[in-house]
Amino acid sequence: MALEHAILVSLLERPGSGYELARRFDRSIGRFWTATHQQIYKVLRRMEADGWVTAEEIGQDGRPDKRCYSVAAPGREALTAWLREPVQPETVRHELAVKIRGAAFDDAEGRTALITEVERYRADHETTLRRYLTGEQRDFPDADKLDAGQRLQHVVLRGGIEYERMVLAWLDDVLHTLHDL
Amino acid sequence: MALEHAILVSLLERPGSGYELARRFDRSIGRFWTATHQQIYKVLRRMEADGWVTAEEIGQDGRPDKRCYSVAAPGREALTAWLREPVQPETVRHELAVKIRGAAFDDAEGRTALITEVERYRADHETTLRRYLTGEQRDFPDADKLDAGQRLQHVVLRGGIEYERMVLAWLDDVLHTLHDL
DNA sequence: TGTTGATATGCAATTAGTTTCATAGCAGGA
DNA sequence: TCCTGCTATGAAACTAATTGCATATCAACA
Repeated sequence: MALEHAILVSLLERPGSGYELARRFDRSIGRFWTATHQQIYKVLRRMEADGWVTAEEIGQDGRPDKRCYSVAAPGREALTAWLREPVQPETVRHELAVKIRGAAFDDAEGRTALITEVERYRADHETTLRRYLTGEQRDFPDADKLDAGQRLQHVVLRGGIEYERMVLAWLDDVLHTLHDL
Repeated sequence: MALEHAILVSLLERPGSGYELARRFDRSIGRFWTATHQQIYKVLRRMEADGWVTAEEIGQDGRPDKRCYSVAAPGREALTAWLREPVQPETVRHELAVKIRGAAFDDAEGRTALITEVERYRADHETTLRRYLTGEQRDFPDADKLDAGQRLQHVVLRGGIEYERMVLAWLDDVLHTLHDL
């Protein structure tokens, strides 16, 4: 499992509550490791029980209380140990690719519906790309003045940007192929 | 779930045994939907119980017997229904991206180990790209003479090829970044 | 004759992840 | 005052997926 480790990295970059982590997983880090808030809360409790993180109850006014988590020494050791293990190949669940191949076994109506879905999917990825580019300008304006952590975050973001560009180009290819069928 | 549907597509393209499906999932379709042989056998049994597929026991000489699966009408209907559902966003479990951001919290030794892992990872992706390109030349030599199913398989393969090229370029970026740290 | 490797199938136990539901505070607008 | 929406946390039930076994046939080779 590696959700624990994704959480450790995120909390080392900046401590935060389960809710804040869930939002980060919806944005930056979640593009490489998806997780729902239910899953995050559950794992955080386990990590707390294992002594990997510590929680601090923070009362807020104008908002409900929150539990702010920080990484403890055993968590940091667990992360270091995990970092030295061999990298597992990425696992992908790319439903659209399966549906495109499946379109061979559907009729014209189904293919029209698929084209609409691909267009919606493309619009989503265009939004994601724009969000990445905005975030890049905001967080890494001057490439020379970055510390090690920021450079590593930046290179991962560049991977996300190139991924989105590649997907958009491929979806155009898919749309042409579906139209020419 | 969609493993059922990925199996349906693969079996419609060509009927086969669990073992053969597992090999296909290791190669073409598995790049978009990973699955182990245990998982595939289990799901095939359930699909058979649900009447989605039918099995035929085939005795072979020189080899153990096998159960060859074909898609039945209810399975095909289930596939069509699924094809018309909205496409879910792809879910990714990209361990390497997490480890790269995690490297900010490790020492020089850990970063050296990560560079070695990235190089190995890069070599794996180079192998995958070469296998895709070989497969493309073998299966789609003449782009004009393809039927609808082959064109759809081809466009998905092109996606895989572009993905691998993008990953290789990004990994070079990662290696430069790690060396310059 | 024994070992390796490919083919072929599966169970059992565990872990990971999704889905559904539930609660609660407070802000701002209709 | 009621409704929506954001913040904030979580339990419970279920489904999916992984991990670790286990078995068996047959070919090729030492």
